[in-house]
Amino acid sequence: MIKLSRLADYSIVLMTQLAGRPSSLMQAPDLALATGLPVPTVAKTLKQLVQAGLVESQRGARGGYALIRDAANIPVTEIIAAVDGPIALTDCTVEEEGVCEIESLCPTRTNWRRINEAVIDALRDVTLADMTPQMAPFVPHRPYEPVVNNLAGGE
Amino acid sequence: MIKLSRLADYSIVLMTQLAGRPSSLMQAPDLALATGLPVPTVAKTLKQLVQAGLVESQRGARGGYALIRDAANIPVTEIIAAVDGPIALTDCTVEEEGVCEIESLCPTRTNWRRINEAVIDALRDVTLADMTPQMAPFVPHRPYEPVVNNLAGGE
DNA sequence: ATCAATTCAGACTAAAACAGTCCTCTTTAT
DNA sequence: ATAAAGAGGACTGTTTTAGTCTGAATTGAT
Repeated sequence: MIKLSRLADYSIVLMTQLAGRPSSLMQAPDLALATGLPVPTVAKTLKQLVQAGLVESQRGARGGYALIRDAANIPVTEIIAAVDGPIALTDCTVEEEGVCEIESLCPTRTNWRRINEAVIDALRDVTLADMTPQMAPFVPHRPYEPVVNNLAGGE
Repeated sequence: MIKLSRLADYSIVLMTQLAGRPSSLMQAPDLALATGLPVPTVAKTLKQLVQAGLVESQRGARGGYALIRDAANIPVTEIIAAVDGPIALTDCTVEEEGVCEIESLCPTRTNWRRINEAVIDALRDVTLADMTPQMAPFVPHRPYEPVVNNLAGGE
């Protein structure tokens, strides 16, 4: 399936939300409300985005999160890499030589590199701004407290 | 990490072996020997490739496996799909509408489709023949019986 | 200065996906 | 008839991933 991890998917959604309100700080509960994701998961994801340097955080009372760069300057690859690690279809595209045990039997290493590059190129052309069309009209700023978990929880 | 499953990786290696000897049948133990993979794993992988219509099998004594099509006509996407299922970065690129719970909050569905297409295109241009440079000089045809498991087993 | 609100950091648990193995049945050449 | 090979499926153990929780640090407001 080669799929993105769910957290990586969430991170795109969260970044999209932040991109929609470039000037203001958004708090974790707000983002959870806006996206329908559970609060702890939102917090966890934001944490990784902060560490990756994509999002800045303001601690303390009335804190929150905001994008550091403009959405048009954030390739989705960077968001994915922040949560899932480097984009690599196989280990041999990322590791140093010598770690692959069947290296001598595997004539395809350089080809994998090539394929990997192609995938990364395909993704690099898409920025967060591309993923953020016309944003949702508004985001409720903690209008009521309950966490709306059932939006994302079902199967 | 967005990585390929290990089985998908194996399947490429095995197909590469088969591509190197287009005229003859290769048996599972031979392929295991040639690749350094355990025999049961090889058998399991081949099974899937047969079901996908990429490999033909000859049952009974002196049976074995061979490619059906020419290596140049087999895109790696097809091999991967045979083992890992369809290539899709997110569920929304593969499922029908309505299954995504946050669909109404997710303005990125069409963009995911676009990204997905780009990735598939990047992969589709690479065929098995591209992954099979000059093949290994020979494959021992069951010269001695022990399974050389330690080639692939290490860490 | 104190308090409340908020992020930060990391540990922990539960669930799902995956890899790998084994057993039995069917098919085919000798 | 027998032996050799693949087919099919069940099963187990491991790894990865998702998600939750607790406590500490930071900051604005009073």
